Amino acid sequence: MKITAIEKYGLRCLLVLAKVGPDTQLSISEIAVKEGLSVPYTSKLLSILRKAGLVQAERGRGGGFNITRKAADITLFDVLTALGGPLVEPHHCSRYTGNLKECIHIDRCSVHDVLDSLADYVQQFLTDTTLEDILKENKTVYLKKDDYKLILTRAGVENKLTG
Amino acid sequence: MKITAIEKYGLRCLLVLAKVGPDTQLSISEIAVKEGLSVPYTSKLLSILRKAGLVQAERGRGGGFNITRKAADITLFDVLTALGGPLVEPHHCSRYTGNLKECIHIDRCSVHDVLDSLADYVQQFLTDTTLEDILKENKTVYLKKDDYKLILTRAGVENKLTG
DNA sequence: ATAATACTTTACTTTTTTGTAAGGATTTTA
DNA sequence: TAAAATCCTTACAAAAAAGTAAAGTATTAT
Repeated sequence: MKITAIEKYGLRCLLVLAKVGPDTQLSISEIAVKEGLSVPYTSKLLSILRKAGLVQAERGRGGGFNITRKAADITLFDVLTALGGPLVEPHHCSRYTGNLKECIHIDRCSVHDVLDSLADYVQQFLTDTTLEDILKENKTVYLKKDDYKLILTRAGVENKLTG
Repeated sequence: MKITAIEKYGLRCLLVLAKVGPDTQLSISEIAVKEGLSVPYTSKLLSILRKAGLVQAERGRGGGFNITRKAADITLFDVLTALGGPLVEPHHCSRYTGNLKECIHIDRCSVHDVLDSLADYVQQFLTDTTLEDILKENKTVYLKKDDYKLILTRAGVENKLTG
């Protein structure tokens, strides 16, 4: 489980466009220079972002790319999903079947369950974090399990929260 | 950002050993059959787990693998780190430098900052989840941001918690 | 001792991902 | 209408990851 190169570089390219806002266009080569990437590679990354609807392109002389929404309206989840797909494949158990036709745990897969929980958990962070947060270096504060237990106890709130 | 095949299959092999406990040995071929994997591949996965100290091997007739600690004492973080390394490379910015010698954002990299935060956040889930939790299908409940904000407000607790 | 069992290591092949190259299509400007 | 600028598409090359194969080493039972 790693952040891939395409995810990181793609995010960086999009942040360049987020910084200048939806009303400003930049060309591929401008973005490439800003990020220290090759023009063809930058082109590929922007193409992925365009197909996901995060940026728009205009061709011809004077053309370029602009971000389609403002930074506060794009989450890290939107970006990473566009660039790298979901953390857990939707049909994970039918894809990773080892040597067999079907996953040997197809009936009840505790591994798949826990990975799905992890994916949900990660998604919460990603959807809570917008490009604006990244540009402004806002850090979202998450509560550690022990902290909230303590607070709930102190506050006399019963600890029966849904996940 | 994806769970890799090695991470998933490696976890499954370790769970087989976790289920029978530290005092029971199973051979590679027994594990391979249980998980529907090839013997050589299973062998490779167990070798990785052994080098990480999560399982022990005994050679020769009657040999096999056993888990070194009981399920409650091994976390998902231990397992996934052994099989796939860290989510964010420690020297991420010096590795992903595009075409340049150094990352163009080396002085102050907001992307790296947010990815580090994500890694910390993920690590919390992974260290909170043990192999026993997976075997028993315990689900750890995490509080959503909006939920705890509401509770804190109701309880009159000031919302200044450290991450 | 020797054969059988079972792990270990190294190297190789296949597949996937990353990154590049080249020609094509579109728009603007003169 | 032609040239210049710019994005678009497809195919290819290189690198990394996944998975296999084969020969080696250690242990036990006979």
